[in-house]
Amino acid sequence: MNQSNKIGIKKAALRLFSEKGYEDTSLHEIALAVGIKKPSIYNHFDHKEDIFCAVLDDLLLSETTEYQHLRKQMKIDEPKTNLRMLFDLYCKRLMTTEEALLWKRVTFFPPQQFKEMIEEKFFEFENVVTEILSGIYNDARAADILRDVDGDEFTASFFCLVDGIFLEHHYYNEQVFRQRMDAVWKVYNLGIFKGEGE
Amino acid sequence: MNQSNKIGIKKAALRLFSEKGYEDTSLHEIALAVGIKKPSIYNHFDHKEDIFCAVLDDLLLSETTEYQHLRKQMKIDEPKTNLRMLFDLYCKRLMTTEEALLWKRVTFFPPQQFKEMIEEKFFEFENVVTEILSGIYNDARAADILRDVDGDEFTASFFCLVDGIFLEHHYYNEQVFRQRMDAVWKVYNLGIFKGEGE
DNA sequence: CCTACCGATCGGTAGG
DNA sequence: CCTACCGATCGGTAGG
Repeated sequence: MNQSNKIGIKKAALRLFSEKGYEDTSLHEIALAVGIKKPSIYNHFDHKEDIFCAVLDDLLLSETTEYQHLRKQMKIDEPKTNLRMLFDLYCKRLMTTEEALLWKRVTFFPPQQFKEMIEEKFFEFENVVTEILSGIYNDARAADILRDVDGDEFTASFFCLVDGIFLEHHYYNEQVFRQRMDAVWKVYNLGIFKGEGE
Repeated sequence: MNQSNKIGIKKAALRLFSEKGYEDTSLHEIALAVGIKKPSIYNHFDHKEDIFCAVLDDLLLSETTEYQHLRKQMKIDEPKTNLRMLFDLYCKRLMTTEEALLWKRVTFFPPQQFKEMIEEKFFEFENVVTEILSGIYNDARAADILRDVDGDEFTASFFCLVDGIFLEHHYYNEQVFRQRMDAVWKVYNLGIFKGEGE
């Protein structure tokens, strides 16, 4: 019973689940990636489903930790900068981590047996980001730099922005994607914040 | 060789592929839904893959037809109304058609063997909508109702808007979704169009 | 940790 | 359009 193999199984499963989905990933493939035989997986997990749950638990912990860490770096008198930092962190993780890919896959098209569990985790994670956004909104409101937009509209439009960005990241090469990111961020800013002379 | 069964197979496949995905739908299930036995499917299609291609061809044809039809209803002197009509058509189809659900699924997580084909269709469909958007942009520019936003930024931000909406339609119930839709549309409008006094 | 194996299900075929 | 069947692969088990 080698604990490093247990970690290896989770690591391989994270990659394969994110690339191909849960149903389309076989235990044989996972075992192959780890360098063991399929039945040896059962030394560490009782069912394929248990691997999925373990991977998702790890994922949610690392994501929330990351965003909580960002929160501590924020300065109360710079809401515009804070919002951009949140946007950048989201985009960066989107483009570089397997975790973000798996997260979007399973929140979007959950394997049937995990639907409820995933939904719970989704709202848990959304609450973490929503709280950060609320803080930024209050700071921006106090500084009187916002247009006529309430807190819910502020939050909803941010989520829609990053959700749209996420989807588009699948389709365009990095150059086109960055152009899109800049264009979209510009319009979002024009919509949220007052202009110079206003 | 009953042609109505061929249509029935495509109809059942559209529903099942959209609900469960391509890999997770068996030919047995499709046959069951049509009321025939699995091998009889092979009277109409040589492979499971051919059913998928036929369903996707039908889908793209009906989508582009729908948007071309909208285009003809637009009035050159009402760019704001036209943009809203485009947004509404998009949202309506998203919430009511199996086609939109399947489209969402396969553009987001294409079955590996169809990846290229789906990408081609994605850009084909995007071009149809981009042309409509360009027309609206030119009309709005001529009417001098736009902020400092160029054609590419106008197009990119609209796509990001509907892509975000597209994704969020999955997470929320209809009531929350409609609230989000309104909030997001409001911020987008504030970003794109000049305010009253400007 | 392995080899050898299980029943169930998959896409697809033979033959009528 | 059907019944009967194919080899391959799935998640999982027995036994060492």
